[in-house]
Amino acid sequence: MGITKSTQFTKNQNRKAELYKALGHPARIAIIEFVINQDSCVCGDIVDEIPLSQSTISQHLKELKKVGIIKGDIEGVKTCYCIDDKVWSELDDVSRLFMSSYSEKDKCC
Amino acid sequence: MGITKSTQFTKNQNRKAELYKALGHPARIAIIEFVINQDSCVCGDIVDEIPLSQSTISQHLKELKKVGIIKGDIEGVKTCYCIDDKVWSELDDVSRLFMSSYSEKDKCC
DNA sequence: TTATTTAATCGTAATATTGCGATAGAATAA
DNA sequence: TTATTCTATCGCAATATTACGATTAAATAA
Repeated sequence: MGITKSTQFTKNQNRKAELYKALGHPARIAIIEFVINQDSCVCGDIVDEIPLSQSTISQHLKELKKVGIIKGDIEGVKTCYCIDDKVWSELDDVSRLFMSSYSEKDKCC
Repeated sequence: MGITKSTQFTKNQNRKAELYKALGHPARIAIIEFVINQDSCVCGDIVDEIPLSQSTISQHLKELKKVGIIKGDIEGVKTCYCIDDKVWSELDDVSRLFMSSYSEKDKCC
């Protein structure tokens, strides 16, 4: 198959998985780290930084944009990508909640 | 292709992506939530809870075990799955660090 | 012993992902 | 205008993922 049975799960579970899935590739982690650490967030600079082809990076950017983690700003011929505050904050909330839902004393085996 | 060029990225980036990728499926989120919220963590109970076949769930458990998030304890004919404290704590650290590496004032566009 | 229960694994099919080169389109420069 | 620059998208190939039924293997029960 290769198709995920999303209908079987809650909205919350699906969204959580979707966000984490977007982070589930080293190139996308590298892109996010670069965008955060640089003043520049121009697409071309990302392409120079990350050892993958321009088309591949464009695709990864698209995926990150799809879940909302980054947003693209067309500035003339260039596109500037940056973190979307709202979704980054959502991701922070989701992660904190998820991580804190377990504590070592819950251990059952 | 479909193959990830891991060699191009840092150990840290690859590990981060690997952990998030494991969380990037609603069934695996549901499994983790179930294991955390129930006293029971027996495989059969997970199969009863989650609307996917036994073999599919077994595969998801295998993936979670691969990155270390859960560990399985064979108890006679049953297997008890639970969170691996060390990896859960790693995930917590990784997430906190990653999330806090960006703050709204970094915005460049 | 033989049956049953439990969970892992195998085999298979369908779909998704990753990656690249080529191309297209839009904005700017010459 | 024409050329150039920049990025998105298309088309393709290779690999990965998801899902299921069937089977296997191991432990326990009858």
